[in-house]
Amino acid sequence: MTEDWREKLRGRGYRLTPQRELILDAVDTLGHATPDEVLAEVRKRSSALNISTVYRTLEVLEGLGLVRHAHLSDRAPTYHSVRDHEHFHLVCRNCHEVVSVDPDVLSPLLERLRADHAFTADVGHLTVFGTCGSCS
Amino acid sequence: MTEDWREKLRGRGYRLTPQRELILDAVDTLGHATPDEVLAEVRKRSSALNISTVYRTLEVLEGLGLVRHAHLSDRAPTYHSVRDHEHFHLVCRNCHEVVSVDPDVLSPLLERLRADHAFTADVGHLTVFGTCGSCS
DNA sequence: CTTGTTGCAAACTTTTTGCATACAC
DNA sequence: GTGTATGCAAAAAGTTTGCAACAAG
Repeated sequence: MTEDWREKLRGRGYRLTPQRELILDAVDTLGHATPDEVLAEVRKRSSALNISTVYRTLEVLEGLGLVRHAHLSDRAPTYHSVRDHEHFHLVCRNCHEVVSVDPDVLSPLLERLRADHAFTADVGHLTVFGTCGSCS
Repeated sequence: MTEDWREKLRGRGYRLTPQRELILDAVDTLGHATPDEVLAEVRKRSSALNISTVYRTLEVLEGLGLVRHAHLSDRAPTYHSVRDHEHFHLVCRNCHEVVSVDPDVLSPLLERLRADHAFTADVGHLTVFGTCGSCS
């Protein structure tokens, strides 16, 4: 999917700008990042990019399915690339460690939610807060 | 546990103020409410209460285990009373319906997280986003 | 050339903080 | 009386918006 994003953008009438490429690369590089962190990462190399462009671009990229966001703290949303295979997150309340977990373990839950509540869960957005081994 | 909160506050050296009582009542009444909504609810009856007191009080009450919060939107946190038996939430991305679900369905997941990742999940804080039956 | 995109600055929303006053104990 | 809690106003943090200038197609 390396060049896939170009087609996705063009395909929906979006333009292919350097800013969009830089932001997508930054999200890839960082793994999990808030809009602020994305801005900082991009500015390490290329200087000119505005925070409002970061917000607008992340929104577009998420609409195209190129990035996703989850809430890994009580505060800012964090974006991650979709090149990482789909996963959800465990976050330790104490040490703030973040662990990415394979969605397989969710299958039984997802099926019950579908059966009992006709509800289709969005796995990629899921974050489970709690306490990790070393902190308990 | 009707009068329990008085003891919990006093027991830890906190003072028992009318504001704290009003806020706790409002959370009980509202079910799920953002700090803003708590303020509005309290002001329906008693006029004088400041938003910063709401924030500070909810923090204290959560520390005492008298209320809990979860994130039911990408924005504000919502607080709920712990008199409701423990539950987690399903939130529909489309119609924003909120469903409270019994934690039993989570047992298989919780055990796997404990076994595989030594992680103890905080059920009360959990929110699962997705699409409800009528919206899919 | 046309229209989507960006940068900039300002507005907004939500939450936090400092400090003087008020009140629970 | 003593020290915590509150109100107020200002600051901080995060996000959105309007608009003129710019640049991708």
